Amino acid sequence: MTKPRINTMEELSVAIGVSRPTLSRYFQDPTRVKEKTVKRIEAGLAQVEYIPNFFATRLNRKSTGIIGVIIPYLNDLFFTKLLESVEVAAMDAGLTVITQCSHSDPAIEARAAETFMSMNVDGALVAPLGDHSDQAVHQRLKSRLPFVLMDSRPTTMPDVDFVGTNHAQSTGLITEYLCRVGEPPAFLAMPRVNFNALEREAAYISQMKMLGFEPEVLGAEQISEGAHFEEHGEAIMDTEFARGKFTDRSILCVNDRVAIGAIRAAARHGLTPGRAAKGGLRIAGHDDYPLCPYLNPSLTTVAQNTDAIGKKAVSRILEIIRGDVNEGAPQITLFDGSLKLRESA
Amino acid sequence: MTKPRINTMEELSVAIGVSRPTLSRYFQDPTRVKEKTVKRIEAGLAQVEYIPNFFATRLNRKSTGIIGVIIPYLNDLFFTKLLESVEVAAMDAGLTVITQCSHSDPAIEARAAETFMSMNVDGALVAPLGDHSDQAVHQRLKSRLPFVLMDSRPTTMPDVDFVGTNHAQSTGLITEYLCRVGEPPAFLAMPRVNFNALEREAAYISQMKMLGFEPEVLGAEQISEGAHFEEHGEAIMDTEFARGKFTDRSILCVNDRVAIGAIRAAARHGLTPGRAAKGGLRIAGHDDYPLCPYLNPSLTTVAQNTDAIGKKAVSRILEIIRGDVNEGAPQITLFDGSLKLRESA
DNA sequence: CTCCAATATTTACGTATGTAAAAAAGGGAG
DNA sequence: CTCCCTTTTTTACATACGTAAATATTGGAG
Repeated sequence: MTKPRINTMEELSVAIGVSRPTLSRYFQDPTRVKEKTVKRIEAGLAQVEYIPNFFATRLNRKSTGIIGVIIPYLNDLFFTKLLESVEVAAMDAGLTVITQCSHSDPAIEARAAETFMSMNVDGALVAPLGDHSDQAVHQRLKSRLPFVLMDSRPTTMPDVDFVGTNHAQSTGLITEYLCRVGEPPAFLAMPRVNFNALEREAAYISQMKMLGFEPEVLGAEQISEGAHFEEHGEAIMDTEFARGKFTDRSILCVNDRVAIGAIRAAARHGLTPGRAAKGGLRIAGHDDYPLCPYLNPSLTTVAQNTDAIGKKAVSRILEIIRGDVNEGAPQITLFDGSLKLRESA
Repeated sequence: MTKPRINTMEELSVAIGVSRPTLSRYFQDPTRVKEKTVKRIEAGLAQVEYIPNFFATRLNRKSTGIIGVIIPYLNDLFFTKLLESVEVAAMDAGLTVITQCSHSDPAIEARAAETFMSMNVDGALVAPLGDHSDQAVHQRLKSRLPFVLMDSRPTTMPDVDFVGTNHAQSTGLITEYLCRVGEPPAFLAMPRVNFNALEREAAYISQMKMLGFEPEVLGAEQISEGAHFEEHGEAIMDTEFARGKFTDRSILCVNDRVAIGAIRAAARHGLTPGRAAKGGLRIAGHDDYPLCPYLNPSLTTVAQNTDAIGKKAVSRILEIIRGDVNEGAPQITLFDGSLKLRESA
C-alpha cells in the first residue's frame, strides 16, 4: 500500500534508471524530454513517493514562478473576492501564489514585503493599508521587483502601476442617480482616512456641485476608536436619527459595510429606507458587497468590478515580468462601477 | 539615499568584516553572538541593503519554521475569522504562515498539500472541504508531518488530531432554547453534505426527541445546482412561504448564511421573524457570522469560538512538532458554542 | 552497414545558506 | 605575564536541485 519514499532527485535517478539532469528537465517541462523517456519516468514515479523540494528548485532558477499578494484585512468580503480573482488568474497563468495579510498593521505589511523580496518573487501585488502603509517599503518593492498596486492608490506612490476602480465615475454615477430620483444625498464618511474614501467623498462633492446641489458630509468625526465599518455607520446614524435628523433624507455611504450599519440604525428607529418606501429615507452604498441582495431592505449600491481588477493586476504583472514595460509613466487602469438598483434607494 | 545592495551573506561578511558563519548565527538568533559583535553587525547592516534568501535559509535547516494552512473558501467570513486567529497565534509563536485556499476544489486542495510537503513545512493545519476532500492526500500529509484538522472532521480521518466545535452541544443548546421559548423548530438543512452540517442535523434530531418533539428537516433537496448558502436558504423558504407554510413556525438554520437567506425570504413575504414579533415566525442560525448583529432583524444564533479553535490548533501543532505526542489516540478538542440572543428568535 | 540527427548521460560547477570541527583570537583571573 | 575559558574565524562539507558543455547512446534514413 504505502510506497517507498524517495527524498532526492539523485535517489530517484538511480531508482528508475534515468539521469538526474533528465529528471530535472522532466519536472520543469515534460515536453523537453522524449516521449518514451517520459513514459519510463512516469511509470517509475507511480511506484514511489517523491516530491521535488520547493526550496531547492527555486534557489537556482532565473524565475521562481511565484507571485506575492498582500491584502490589508481578511474580515472583509470585498478583499476576499478580489483575492479570489487574483488567485484564479495567477493559477491559470501557472504561477504559485503566496498570500500574506497585513492585519491592518504596517509592520506586518512590511514584513510580508521583506518575505517576498527574500523569496525572489517574480512580482508583488499589493492592496495597501490606505493611509498608513510604510512608503519606504513600497519603494523598495518597486525598486526590486515587478510591483502593482491594487484597490487603493496612495498619493505617495504616483509612479507605481495601479489597478482599481474609477471612483469619480462610480460615485458620480450613484450620486447622479440619487439626485435624479429623489432628494440630493448626504455623504456618510469614515474618519480614518483611506484614499478610496477620500476619492469617493471628493467625487460626491464635485458631482453634487455640478448638479447644483449643496454637498453635506457626515460621520467624519470618530465616535468610538477602532470601530469597524458597520459599527461606525450604525453609531453615526443612530445619533442623527435620535435627534430626528436625516429621517427623510438620502444617504450615500462611503461603502456597503457602513451602509449596513446605517440600515441597521434605521431599523432600530422604525425606519425603512427605500425608493418605494414612505418617509423619504433612502440609503445607498458602494462596492456591491456580496450580501447586499440579502439585506432588508436589499442595498442599492455601485458594484466594483473586482474580477476585472484581479485579472488585470495579474496580467499587468505578467507584462512587466516579460519586460513589456513603458519606462516612464506608470500604467493606471481604472474600471468603471455599475449601478445595482435594489430596494434601499 | 539608496543604500548599496548586497546579495549574499558572503559579500556581507567581507563588507562588515565578520565571518559568514557568525552572520549565519546572528540571523538565526542574535543572542548566540556576543553583544559587541551584534552591535558591529547591526551598524554594518544599517549601511547596506541585504535580505537573507528565504529558500537558502530553509533548504538546510532541520526546521523550516513554516506552517501551512488550508481553508476551503475565501468568500466566507467564518473561515477568514478562523484564519485570522490562526495567523495571529502562529505569528506570536514565531512561525511563518503560508496559507492556501482550496477554492472548493479537491484538486487544488491536493496541490496545496503537495506544496506544503515539498516545503518541508513544520506542520499543516487544514480546514477540509467537508465531503469531498481527497482522503489519500490527507493520509499522506499525516504520514509525513504534524497535521491537525480544523472545523470539519471527515469520518474517513478518525485518527487525526482535530479542533472544532461541539455541535451536539451547540446545536442542542439553541434547539433547547427555541423549544423552551416557543414552538419547537424545524431544521433548514443544506443538501451538499458537509460533516458539520450532518452533525448539526443529528444533534437537532436527537435534542428534539429528547424533549419529546417530532423533528422536521427541510431544504435537503437541491433547488439550484451550486447555489450559495444564502441563495439556498432564500429559495427554500420562499417556496414554503409561498405555499403558506412555516409562516408561524420556528426555523433553525444549519448556519447563519442560510439563515440570512431565510430572513430575506421572510421579508419578501412581509414576515418579520422575532421572539417579540407577531405571527410566531422565528429564525435562528449557527456560527455567529460577523454580520449577525447588523441584520434586520438581528440574528439569534450560536457562536462558534473561532478564536479558541485557531489558538488551540496552533498550540497543538506546536506540541506535535516538539514531540509531545500520545501515539495512539488522536487528540480531539471540541469547544462549546454560546448562545447569542438577538431579535430574530 | 554506416552516417546523421535527436536525445540522453556524464561531468562539473553554481545557487545561498546551514552546520560542524578545528584553529585562532580575545578577555579576565590569578 | 600566563593560563583558561569564551567567542570568533577558518575550513570543509552538506542541502537539493538548476544548468551548461562535452560525450555517449539511440533510432532511423540512406
